[in-house]
Amino acid sequence: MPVNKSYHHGNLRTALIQAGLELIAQKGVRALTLREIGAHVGVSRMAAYRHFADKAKLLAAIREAGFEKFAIALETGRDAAGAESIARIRGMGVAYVLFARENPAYFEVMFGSPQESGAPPCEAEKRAFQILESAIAEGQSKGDLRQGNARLMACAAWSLVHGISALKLDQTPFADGLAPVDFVTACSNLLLSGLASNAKK
Amino acid sequence: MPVNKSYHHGNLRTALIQAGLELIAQKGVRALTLREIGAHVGVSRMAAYRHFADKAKLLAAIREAGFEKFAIALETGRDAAGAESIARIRGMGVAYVLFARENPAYFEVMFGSPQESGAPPCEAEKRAFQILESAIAEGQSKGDLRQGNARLMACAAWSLVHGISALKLDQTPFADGLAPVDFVTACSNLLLSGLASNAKK
DNA sequence: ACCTGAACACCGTTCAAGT
DNA sequence: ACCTGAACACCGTTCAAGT
Repeated sequence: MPVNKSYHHGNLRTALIQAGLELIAQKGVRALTLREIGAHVGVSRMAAYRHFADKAKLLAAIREAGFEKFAIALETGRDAAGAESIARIRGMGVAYVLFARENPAYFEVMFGSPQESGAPPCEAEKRAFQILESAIAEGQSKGDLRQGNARLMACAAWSLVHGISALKLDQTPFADGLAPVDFVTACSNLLLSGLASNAKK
Repeated sequence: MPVNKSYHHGNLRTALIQAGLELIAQKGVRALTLREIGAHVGVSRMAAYRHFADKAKLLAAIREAGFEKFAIALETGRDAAGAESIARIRGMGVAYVLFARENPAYFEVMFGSPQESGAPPCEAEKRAFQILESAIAEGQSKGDLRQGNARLMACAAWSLVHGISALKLDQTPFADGLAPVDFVTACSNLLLSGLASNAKK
């Protein structure tokens, strides 16, 4: 992502992304207007067009920045969980939900607006999934996870934490009073151990 | 007395919901305009205000209709799966993802736009979750599912299928060429059996 | 009651022009 | 090069009026 120094401001491009983020956090993507972003950084409502072809491009830039932050959050959560592979996977799951909780504006742009047809996933987005799939494969090679299609297992793990994040289950009565971290940990443990009484086939 | 075809005595409300749905399916909620809905049913752009206080209320009506259809789809999927409790739960999961796939417009309105603060979940929405939680409790009482917090287990199951639906994983290369039903079934089996090699604790 | 056109305060975006 | 105001074609919504 190129840094674009503007004439009158230190870095208008970055300022626009930041302002967009703040406005989304306040009122949602739906209420985001280019005019308001401009006013927020003290610039004409047309200044944004110097750096972004249109509103969609600005959103795409926010989206990309979000996925980069997201991928780092996943790696941090994984590494903070120690060396045990199951703990590392669970650490990523917790980091996923906490990221959504703490960065609702980013999460909304990253996953909220359906990908316009033809828009390919950005690099950081693909990297985020790779991180998870690698952790699964590592767990398998260590013998901590059952054998099988690692990608499928990654899909299941990803879907679980994404569902919790998207439904904000950790922020509803469904969480049954559990703290977010404990709720996600409990759900993750269910996936790891299985729901069935004869879980180990 | 001649029938004035431009009048929609009584059925305009339903026609507006239906038209809204079709337009959302074509271009997404974001591009939905009251004016276009009106034109679509051959009515002035203000006619909608006879039946809905504003655009948000129309969307809420679509949302509610969606959840009603959704709850029925879950029950149908459950009952079609037979009497075995694990098969019934899996049947609901498959129905969940298939509903999202076959009714993207409904799904987008139901879950896409974040609940405006203060908007309580509609009856059908709560019923849908109740159906799932009951199926879990039934599986426990039959001894097919492990004991434990049924609500938490329902959250995990719900999140898994919601994540698949929201990320449209069954419609991406992540599905690894599996048919949607097979992909969801495989993911559901992973949750039921567990990812860990020592799944049965 | 049910529907309508005109009008208002917003949008995103284009354009020609200012510095 | 970078930024601006005026202008255009849209929105949702209000209002007074038509049938």
